[in-house]
Amino acid sequence: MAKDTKERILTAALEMFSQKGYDGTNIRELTSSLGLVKSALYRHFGSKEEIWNALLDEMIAYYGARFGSPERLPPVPDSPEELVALTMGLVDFTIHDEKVVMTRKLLTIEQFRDDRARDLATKHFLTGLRDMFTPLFAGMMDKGLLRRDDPGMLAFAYTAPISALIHLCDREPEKTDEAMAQIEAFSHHFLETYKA
Amino acid sequence: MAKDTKERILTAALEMFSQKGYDGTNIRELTSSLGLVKSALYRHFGSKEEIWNALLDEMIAYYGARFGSPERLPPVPDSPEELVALTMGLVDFTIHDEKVVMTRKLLTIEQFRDDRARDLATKHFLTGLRDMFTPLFAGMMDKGLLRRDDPGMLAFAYTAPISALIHLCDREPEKTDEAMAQIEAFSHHFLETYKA
DNA sequence: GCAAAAAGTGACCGCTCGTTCTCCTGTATT
DNA sequence: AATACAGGAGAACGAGCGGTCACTTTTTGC
Repeated sequence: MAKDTKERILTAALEMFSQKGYDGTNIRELTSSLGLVKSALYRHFGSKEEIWNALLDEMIAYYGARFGSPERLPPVPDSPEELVALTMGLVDFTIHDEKVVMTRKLLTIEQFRDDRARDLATKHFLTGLRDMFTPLFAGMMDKGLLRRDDPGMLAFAYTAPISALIHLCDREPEKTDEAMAQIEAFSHHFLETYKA
Repeated sequence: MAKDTKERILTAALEMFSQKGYDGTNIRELTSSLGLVKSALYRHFGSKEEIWNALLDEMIAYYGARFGSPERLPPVPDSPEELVALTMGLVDFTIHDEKVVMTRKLLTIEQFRDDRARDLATKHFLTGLRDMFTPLFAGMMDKGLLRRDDPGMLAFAYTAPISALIHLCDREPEKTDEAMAQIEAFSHHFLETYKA
């Protein structure tokens, strides 16, 4: 219960910041949730803001490693059903993975207070998914699974509504099942609309 | 400089809360921006939280008056161009009206801290626009301007991407022109896709 | 024109915040 | 066994917070 304290602090900070915001979180509560006394925290971080910055570093690095690199792209689906399955798998992960949910909530809450959070928020909420699906849709057009169209526009039209429903799940978790069903229905509708 | 102090406090509170969040706002700064001393505020509101609740009451009432009633619906367009024009008019208003922008930012920031903010956020960000465009699209289908389809699904597919770009403008105002152009392009693409 | 009520002032209170300081303890190194 | 050191404990700090109070000024109603 010593060496990994720094990481445990970051984990607890992500949880508290995402629930109460940076300003709403206090060091006493944060450390006592780890069975520590507040002064012990200052052996690992120089200040509250240093925790915030370390957390952002981690989130940026995690996002880059997981979604940033082109080689991490999923394979181009061979059928419409495969795209639906791929979508639902991604959505299921992103909605149920605690760390990802907390990251999204934190970015939502703090996007107007910190420039780096702002930039990462735009990636998470808008450009990230779009840039991921653009080459996918281009590939599906090449395979004759989708009608010829602007792949970037299609990716935007596809991912933005899904992203809106993911936000709904963050906001009202009790509607998760309903939202998942809506996403699946939307995915089918989209494919029906744009089929070759 | 006396009777309207209560309203001036609410206006200043909306501005500060939307920028720094509820926790990040302090009464001294809020009142001094109005040329008052903090104790004067307590003639009008019993506590900081009472300001917050009054603000939410106002936002809920404003939303209900402006978007909540069915008779406030815009007329069904007579042509695709008219829908684009209607959309761009709405977007232009919602992006440039200071009070609306601040309300949206505030709801974004505080949606996880307050249940009423959470509910209003869902209306602002998801269901409100969708419910507004559903009868519009149904009407356009009746007029033969759109192919027969599920109007609610179309409204969702239309408004969610637009909403995502409105959020982008809130987050990165310097991208407003770009976002407006994207919305217009998306609107045209949507109409081309779903034309009868 | 005057009394009463409303609005504004400035000093002050208790509390909590982030942070610091000194001391203690367990562990690893030589 | 002695030493060094990292990690934690606990008291204390100054500052800033939301909120109160007694008092003065302004506005209002008769």
